[in-house]
Amino acid sequence: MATELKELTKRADNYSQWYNDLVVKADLAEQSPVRGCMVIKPYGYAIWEKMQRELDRMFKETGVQNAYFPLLIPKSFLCREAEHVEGFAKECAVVTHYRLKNDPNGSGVIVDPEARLEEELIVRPTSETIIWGTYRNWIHSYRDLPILCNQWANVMRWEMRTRMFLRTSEFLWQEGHCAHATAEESEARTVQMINLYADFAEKYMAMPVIKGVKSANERFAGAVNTYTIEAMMQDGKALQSGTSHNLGQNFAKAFDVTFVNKDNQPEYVWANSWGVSTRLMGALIMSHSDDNGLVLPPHLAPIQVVIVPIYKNAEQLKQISSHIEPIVIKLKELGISVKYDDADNRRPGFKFADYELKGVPVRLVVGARDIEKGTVEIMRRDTLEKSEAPLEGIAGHVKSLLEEIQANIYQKALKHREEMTRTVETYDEFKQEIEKGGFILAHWDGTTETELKIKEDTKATLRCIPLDGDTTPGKCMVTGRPSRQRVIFARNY
RNA sequence: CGGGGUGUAGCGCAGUCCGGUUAGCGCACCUGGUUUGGGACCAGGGGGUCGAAGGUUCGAAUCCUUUCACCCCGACCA
Repeated sequence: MATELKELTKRADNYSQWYNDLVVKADLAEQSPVRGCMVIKPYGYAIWEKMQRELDRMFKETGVQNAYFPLLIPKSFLCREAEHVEGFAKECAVVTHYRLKNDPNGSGVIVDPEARLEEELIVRPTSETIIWGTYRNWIHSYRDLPILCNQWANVMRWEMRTRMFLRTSEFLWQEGHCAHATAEESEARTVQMINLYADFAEKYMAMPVIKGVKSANERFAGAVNTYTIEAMMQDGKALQSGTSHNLGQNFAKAFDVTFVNKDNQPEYVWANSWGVSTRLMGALIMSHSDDNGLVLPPHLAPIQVVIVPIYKNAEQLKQISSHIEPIVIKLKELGISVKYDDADNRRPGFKFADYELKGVPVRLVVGARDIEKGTVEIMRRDTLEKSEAPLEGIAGHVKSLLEEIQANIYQKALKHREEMTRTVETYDEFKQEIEKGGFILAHWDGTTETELKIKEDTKATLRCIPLDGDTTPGKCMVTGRPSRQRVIFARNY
């Protein structure tokens, strides 16, 4: 299958074809019969679960609690915030009826026209509206604040074109929704969460990201400010990987959520929301994979170490297993997830290729000749390098190797991003450079008009105004008007 | 919704232009044996309303009409 994959890479006239094949071949997901939806298979879901676990822990460390709000939102709720509904109206699935009946004309079942809902229900594209409709009842005094809620849920956005993990009609995500007594506190939480996402991306996904602010044009519908983390994929395209929105008092006003402050004055509540989705899976796949398949960062790999025995008969297997079992125990004691694959319905060569395709970071191979020498063959997925190590103390060696791999793939991705990031001065230069892919740092006059012109001319979008970027002012590459700092443009997913 | 393409076994495809034995190949699957340090080999076996409907014909996967589905490139978007 590895060779198949290589051929596909060469043959594929685009990266997305290669990506799709990889998702299927690595057993992560497959397309469902329903347009634009996806079945996440056990191996893919195991990776998502690891992401969930770590994110959930990180959220809770900041005082966030989990809750759950309904899937269906009354249409009137969605329409309360004008910009918000405008942003999502075009891609909503709508529930109009609550019953089916047998077709009087014969075969099959039809929607019962008698069973029309008085008010249509929207399958949530995001939950701000239903949550703020609920918070209204929860909040009366400054003593009720802050509310720091997160929910793990599915949402639905009826997208025109879909791609597994990157953009599906239904996707899994977490959405945090906080209510605060002051603008400052809400802004601080908004920034805190984008920093948390960046930490997660870098420490767990081994994916370097750029933190920044979205332009007015790219902002979340209904937000006063949107923070983003932007990652670069191996083909040089940008992927928005997480967002944190400062919603100001927009939703509080739309849903009439007020509290009495310490001065006994009524005041609208300050809000923010933040989320990451299964899109992170797509980001993970596209950040590190190679022609042999997935490359998973050890911190998220469901199987961190696989051990493959090589034997000629049952007796030999038994002998090898007796050497391997203590290693398995030691690895587990060190908190390493290990799979000892002694299945005899697959030959070793098949197992090697298969675990590479699935991105397992470290492979140990033990055969009769290793037992004799007291060694083990050790292969690291990121570089595909093989070496021999003494059986004695192998667990400790593996533990440090996992950390080394984690650091190495991060560095590799960072190096790639840096090589693919250029600075330009003129619009002509920009048009040339954008064709080569990657991030382009350029001056921009801050207007939506200019931003849209650039998109029209080059298909590049303004990814973000970087938070940690160079803040030297300059002149807009298009209009020559003053620019406060360089911003990042790229083609994106 | 525009432009292009594809529907034939679980998957990937050939056959369609130019109608003609029982629709074929690779992978996968099943049985038996030999194998096992990089995706094993040999032998045997099972599996198809050729996307759907209608038409032309002695005869249709192949020609005609209609229709449906999916994929890719745009517009939209996390």
